[in-house]
Amino acid sequence: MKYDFLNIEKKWQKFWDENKTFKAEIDYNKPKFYGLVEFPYPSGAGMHVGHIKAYSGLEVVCRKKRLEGYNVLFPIGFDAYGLPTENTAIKTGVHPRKVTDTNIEKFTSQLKRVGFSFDWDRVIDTTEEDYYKWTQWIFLKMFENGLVFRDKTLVNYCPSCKVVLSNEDSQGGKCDICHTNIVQKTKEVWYLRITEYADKLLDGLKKVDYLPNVKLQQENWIGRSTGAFVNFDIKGTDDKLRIYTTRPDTLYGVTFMVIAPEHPIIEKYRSSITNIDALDEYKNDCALKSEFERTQLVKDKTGVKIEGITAVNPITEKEIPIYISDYVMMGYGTGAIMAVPAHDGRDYDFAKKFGIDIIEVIKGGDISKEAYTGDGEMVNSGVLNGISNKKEAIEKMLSILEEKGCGEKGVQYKMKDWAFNRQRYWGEPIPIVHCPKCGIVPVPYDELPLKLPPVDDFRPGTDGESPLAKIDSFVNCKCPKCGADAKRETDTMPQWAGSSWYFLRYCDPKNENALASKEALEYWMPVDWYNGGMEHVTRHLIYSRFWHKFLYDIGVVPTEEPYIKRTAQGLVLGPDGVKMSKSRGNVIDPNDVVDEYGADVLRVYVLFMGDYEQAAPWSENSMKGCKRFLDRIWALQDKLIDGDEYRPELRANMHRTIKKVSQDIEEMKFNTAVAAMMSLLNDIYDIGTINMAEYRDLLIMLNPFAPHITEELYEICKFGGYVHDQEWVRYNEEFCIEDTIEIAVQVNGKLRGTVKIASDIEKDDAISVAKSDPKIAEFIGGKEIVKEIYVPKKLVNIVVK
RNA sequence: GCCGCUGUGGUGGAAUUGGUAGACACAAGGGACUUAAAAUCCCUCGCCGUUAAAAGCGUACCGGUUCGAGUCCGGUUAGCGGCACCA
Repeated sequence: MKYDFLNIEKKWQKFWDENKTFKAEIDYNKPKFYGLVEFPYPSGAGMHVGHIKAYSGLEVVCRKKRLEGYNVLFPIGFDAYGLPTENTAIKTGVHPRKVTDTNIEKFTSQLKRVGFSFDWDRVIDTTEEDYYKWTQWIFLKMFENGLVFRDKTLVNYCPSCKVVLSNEDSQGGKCDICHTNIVQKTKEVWYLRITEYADKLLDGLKKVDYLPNVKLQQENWIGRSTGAFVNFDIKGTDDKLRIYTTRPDTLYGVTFMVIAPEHPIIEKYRSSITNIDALDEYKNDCALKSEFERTQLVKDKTGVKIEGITAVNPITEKEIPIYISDYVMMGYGTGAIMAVPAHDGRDYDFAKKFGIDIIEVIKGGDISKEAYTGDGEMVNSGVLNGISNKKEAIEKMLSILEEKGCGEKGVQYKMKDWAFNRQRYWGEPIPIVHCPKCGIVPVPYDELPLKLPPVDDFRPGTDGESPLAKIDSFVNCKCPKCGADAKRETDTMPQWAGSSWYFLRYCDPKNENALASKEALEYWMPVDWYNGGMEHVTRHLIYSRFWHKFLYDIGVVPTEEPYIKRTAQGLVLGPDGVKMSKSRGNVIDPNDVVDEYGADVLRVYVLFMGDYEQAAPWSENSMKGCKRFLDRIWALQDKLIDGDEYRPELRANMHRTIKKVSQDIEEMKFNTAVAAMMSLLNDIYDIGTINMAEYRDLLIMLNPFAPHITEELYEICKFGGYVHDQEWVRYNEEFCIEDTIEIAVQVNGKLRGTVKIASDIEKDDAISVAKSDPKIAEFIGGKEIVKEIYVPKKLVNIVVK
């Protein structure tokens, strides 16, 4: 019989759909498994083979868990708010609502064509009112708890998208959406106080099972450092210049100070500064520099000395000059530093350029050539002299500072508060009212959702205003507190808002009274296994952990961490080994593959193509190998014979394969799981026949990878029932081992032959069998045996002299 | 610059705690079937040797530990990823 994959796949997809085969049960007594994949952003381009790979991993895990008797939640949804859709809408003139609906429809049909076992009754769309109602609700809870604030500071701004971006969205100085170089602008924006959770986000990493580099990237992003705040007197005033340093032990080496161009001290002492024009000019120059220019000029330090005010080193009581330079940022620490040129590369470059003294306080380097940043004995440092333990020196200095009252221990983070508003239409409206009398007033909970008004003109305003600002009926409202005429906030939330809690909604997606019921959350949370891309580690993954931890703190969710385990799939590269992109023309469309080879081949191939976590290039030839594999599985039905237990010649092989496949799936080693089944299949072909028991179990084992063909064969062979209703195959360790095995025999560590022995043989017997092998006898003949090593079931090594 | 990861055939990649390097697959070559092609089936396939063997060499490079190293340690080199004037 021909393997008509197109009709077979259609048939089973229809069956699963109509029977809701993969619906998660609402039976809170069964053991649960919550497998989560990152829900897609429904772009116009449709699904990418990368999506297929990303979902196929947990798809296999979840199908196996179902066969093992777990109540499995494997949901899918759409993260549909955000700039790409809005930009498409602006370009094409089609309303973002329509664009979104079309794209979701497209994605849904594509996902179904691959046969993913999602629970289609729990689909969520972040742009639906009954979903974003709760996004707004969480925002208001954060507001209520002091985690939302407005501030006028320097912000990242994308001139192309015309929006303010968070730090996370402007990594590398480029806009996350359009990759345009971002600029710094002073603007009043909304912030979420994520830095409040910096320590909790760090500590939580110790308790979860994430890939090591996922943890590391988050740790680096949060960037916790410990050090000290030190106050330097501004000479002749009562004012202090406060700095942050991680090296208070080098205070004796401070020869100047540097403040950021935007530092407020300049304004305060305008009248005492004699070169204020030069400072203003420098400040303006800096403001004009793009992020790109600033990073390109790392080596070339610029700055201006402030004439008219100086600082006093609190330890040496020496008077030192103050400079302004853009190598000090207003956004980190206090916007001012103490410069120790002998032991900091940047300070060194600056001092060299401006001819400032360089005082060595740590021995070990040659400060006439470069800054020495290593450890060593303290010198020129008063009471610290002679100490060579850095920790000890820091502790000692800290106690001196505290005693003198001019400094104390401090902690800083690289992570910044989350700039949370976007001047765009296609997002969740921020539920805030600006009242002339009461100020900032939250929209009452019972008025949620605050609906996004359906408008025709959704283009951003020319002056950086949100499109919502043009809609009088939306903007004008009454103050919820005092009833006076007031105006609504017109900015919307960033793209990452809706995805920061979606995994909670899946637990109870239709709930009208809460984001999810307590019972549902108690049962399903935390997510047992979450797979997604590395690109989300310092964005979505950190944001969602933050929201979750907040919800835990206010008693809404039952667990501190949202995800127990986090893994990441590697990219699918183009056939040319380069990242797929439209402009390179190396994009593979999964639809074409499904048409030509079938969904099962596509699924098996994306898992077989290499280490799941590594990037691998697409290879159509290699995929043909997977097609051959499934063709041969199909053809086995003609080699089928009776038999209700494994035949002796295949028994060990069957048990070993079941063991390997079972373990590999848990360890995400899908490629070797498939290889093990291919290997078993080769052995079956060597034997020439397969019996009912063997075929049945092979189909169950293969089912998570290739569900359509296995369902069909299970039915054709009349095993009874459906393969998706069976129990996962079991192995018996005892049967995995053959009675006689081949082991390696080495002489002086070099392989000289192999011998067949009984697998339970004793050491002495194994060695004597090895020695009696003629080849081995030749190698050891006439030599003194120094040592004999026997590794059970592996090898014998005879050491001779 | 800092932090992290990775170097295995022509290719993608396998190799429990150190224990037969190259599983599985692709490509290539040869053969069978066929009028022919596709499909399918069989054989070869790290390098060097050889009629065939044997021996020798081989997991980026150099060195070390060990009976034994792709695996552990030190150094070098190349590539990838993250952050990037973070005080």
